[in-house]
Amino acid sequence: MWSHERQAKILGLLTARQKVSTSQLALEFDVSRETIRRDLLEMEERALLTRVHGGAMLSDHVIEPEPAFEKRRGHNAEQKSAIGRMALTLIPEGSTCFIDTGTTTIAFARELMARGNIRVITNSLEIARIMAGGKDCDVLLLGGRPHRDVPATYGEMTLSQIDRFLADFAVISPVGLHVDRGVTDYELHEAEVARAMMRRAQSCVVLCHSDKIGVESRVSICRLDEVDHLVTDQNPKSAGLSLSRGAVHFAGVE
Amino acid sequence: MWSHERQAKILGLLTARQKVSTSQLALEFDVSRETIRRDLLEMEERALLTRVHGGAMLSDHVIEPEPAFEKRRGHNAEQKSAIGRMALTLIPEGSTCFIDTGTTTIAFARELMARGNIRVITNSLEIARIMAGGKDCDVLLLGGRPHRDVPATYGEMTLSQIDRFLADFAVISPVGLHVDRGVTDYELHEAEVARAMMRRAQSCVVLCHSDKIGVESRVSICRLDEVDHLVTDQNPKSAGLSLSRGAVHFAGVE
DNA sequence: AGATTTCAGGCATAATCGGGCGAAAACCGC
DNA sequence: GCGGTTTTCGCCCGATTATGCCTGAAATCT
Repeated sequence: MWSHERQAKILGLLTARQKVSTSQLALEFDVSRETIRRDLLEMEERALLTRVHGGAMLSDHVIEPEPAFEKRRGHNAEQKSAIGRMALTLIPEGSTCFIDTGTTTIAFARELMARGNIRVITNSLEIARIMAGGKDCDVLLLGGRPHRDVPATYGEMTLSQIDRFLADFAVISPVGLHVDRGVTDYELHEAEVARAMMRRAQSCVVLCHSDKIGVESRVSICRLDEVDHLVTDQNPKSAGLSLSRGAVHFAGVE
Repeated sequence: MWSHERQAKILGLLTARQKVSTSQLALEFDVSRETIRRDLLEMEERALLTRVHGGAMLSDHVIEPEPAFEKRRGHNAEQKSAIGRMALTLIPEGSTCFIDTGTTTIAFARELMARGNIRVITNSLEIARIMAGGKDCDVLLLGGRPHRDVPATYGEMTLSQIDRFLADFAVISPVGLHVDRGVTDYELHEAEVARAMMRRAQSCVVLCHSDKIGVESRVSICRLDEVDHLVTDQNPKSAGLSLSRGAVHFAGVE
């Protein structure tokens, strides 16, 4: 791995994650922190990023906080990124994914975009927007009724379009995950999209922050044993959770 | 093995692997590193690759994506709003509109949303997002491939979905409007969506800032006489423009 | 304020580069 | 063929680069 190559990847990760930390990058690339700092220094000189204490951020990033959805986005951002990174190892390059709407799946999409070479079918406007620029990313945004609060499409048009595709994975991030109640969402529309994606995919990957484990929401998506992979951050509460059929992956977060 | 031959093979390996290392190549071709370096030097002079410490990589196009869309948005915001308000008078409440992508149509969508009671079918993520919250607004976002720079969907999926609907109006905002060359857009994808919308609508409304009058762009959408209503801001240049079949409306701007 | 993390610069090390030199091969005119 | 010239290539060695480690200074956290 050469410095130019590393710098290009750092740039990719930066656009994906908005910010990068020196020590995190040092771990990921298996080089010393000094090397990373030197890279960041060079890239700052080329005005590609802005160095800050502890790492770097996009130079021209304007943050305009918006309603509920935007608020949730910043919440547990670190863990969500870690979950996204962990999920990345489950999805081989070149495969086809349905991706559901959600702040966790957005973090996942950012990682996916940074890696490139993937086919994505999603109902999330945000994911479509993010991944549109990705290298070798074939993105399809599903049509339908845009939701009032969440940037995503729902409704029968969305569902019927999902049925026109087949994918390797359905990546969904529900509101709740409960041993008895299974996987749940807050709204019928959301749950229906998630269910349709699962139906048309070989394998079901659930991304889920540990907050949501043990939570039951209003509308059922599926039973727990219909989930093939669960990716979450380490959490004591989750110890009691197990999938009869699938595997649980923990994304360790400091 | 001659140097040309070797260089050709190096080029092949480079496109295959993205990067090549001096020592690796020296091993593969069973020559010294110096020889390889001389080859790489030559090839760099011919701009076939970029040498880096340890080897070479594909010529790097580190490009800074220009914020074209965001920049355009703020441009002539006042006039665009006025055009949007003017257009509002043409569209009765309760009617169904196709709305094309563009900064001018976004301004129009804002007005439409404020009034409410409208059915909208659009390929613009931005318009879908804006109008989703509107009172009595039935919005449908068309699926398809998200564009790299512009928040909108294009492609055959978008086109085939347009054909599933019929509307009263197609509201489009082209890049250029020229007496002889007619209505033009910059990209084929954009033009095709606009054309499809026109085909499935009773009436065609063109929103167009006076800047664009007299401009011809690359891809033709339609002839001028296929336009039913043109809404623009008052401008001396536009005096010469007339529609054989439709009406021209001026949105006076202070 | 004290503890911890991060930064910046100096130094060490290993890999790589660049240029000079000479040998071998290829080329060329006769 | 043959001698001279040109090209190609390998080896050597000082210079450069990339990276890691260390230490005191600065910033951040608690």
